[in-house]
Amino acid sequence: MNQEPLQKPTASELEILRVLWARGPSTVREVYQELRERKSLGYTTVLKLLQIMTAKGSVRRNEEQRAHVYQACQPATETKRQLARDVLQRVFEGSASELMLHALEGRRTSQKELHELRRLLDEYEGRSR
Amino acid sequence: MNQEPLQKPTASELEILRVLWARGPSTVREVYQELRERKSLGYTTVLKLLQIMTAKGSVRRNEEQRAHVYQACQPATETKRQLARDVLQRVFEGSASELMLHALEGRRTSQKELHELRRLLDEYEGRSR
DNA sequence: TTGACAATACGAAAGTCTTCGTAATAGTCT
DNA sequence: AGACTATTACGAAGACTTTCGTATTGTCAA
Repeated sequence: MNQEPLQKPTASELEILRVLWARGPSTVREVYQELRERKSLGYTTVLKLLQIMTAKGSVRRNEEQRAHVYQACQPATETKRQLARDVLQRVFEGSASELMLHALEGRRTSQKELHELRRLLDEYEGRSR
Repeated sequence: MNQEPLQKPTASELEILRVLWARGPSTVREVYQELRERKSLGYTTVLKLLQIMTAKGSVRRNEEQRAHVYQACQPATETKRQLARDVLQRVFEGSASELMLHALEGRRTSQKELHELRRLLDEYEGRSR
């Protein structure tokens, strides 16, 4: 089964995807060890998750080796865009400034971050002319 | 039961909260009629959801009238902040510019929106000096 | 008072998510 | 070959979500 408009990953699936994005193609054990540094969970839990994700089509695996090697089907950027859009629509009715407002609210934001944000806006401003 | 650090609302709960924020205190029927304009669902479904939300503490109700009147416990702004932060952390590791980048990516953004975003940044820049 | 109607309460089914235990399998070493 | 180990496969429990049907309760009018 291979649907194009991939459904949004669950919380656990996202954690796994993040490991795969960071490490590139990885075995279950590699993902497991990475995740275990942050939270406690069993090896077979990770395995099962990866099997489910394979079935859903969010990852694919290479079975040439004894230990299968998994990788994300979508690049990080694509999935992140999807998740950002989802929140943008579901919570903020599409208003990017509302999203930004609430994301930044009551939070120290570094000069560096603010500069980067400004740079982004410049880029968009330029493009829309 | 009344926990302070309210857990994040589910998709359905958010839809109901949005109606309550927009309308102010409302009866089940009022929420039902509002929601039904966008999606098909039964009256008792909305009722049940509101009952569950009452138990969770995300809404409270006034039972003086025959038809109970529900209202959100948290103001919209608070919950929205929570959801924005959640995505910011879970998906973008806290980087606001990453969030913004993906939210805006490949999307027409009006001049008005861009101006508003810029205004927000000015405000933050001012505050952090 | 009783019938009709509107509202709430309750329970349960179906689906998804997360987690793990156990079984089966495949490779390795002696 | 046989024992040991690492890996995958499978199934299932428990929690949570969403949805709705049915029962109960309250209100009003005739």
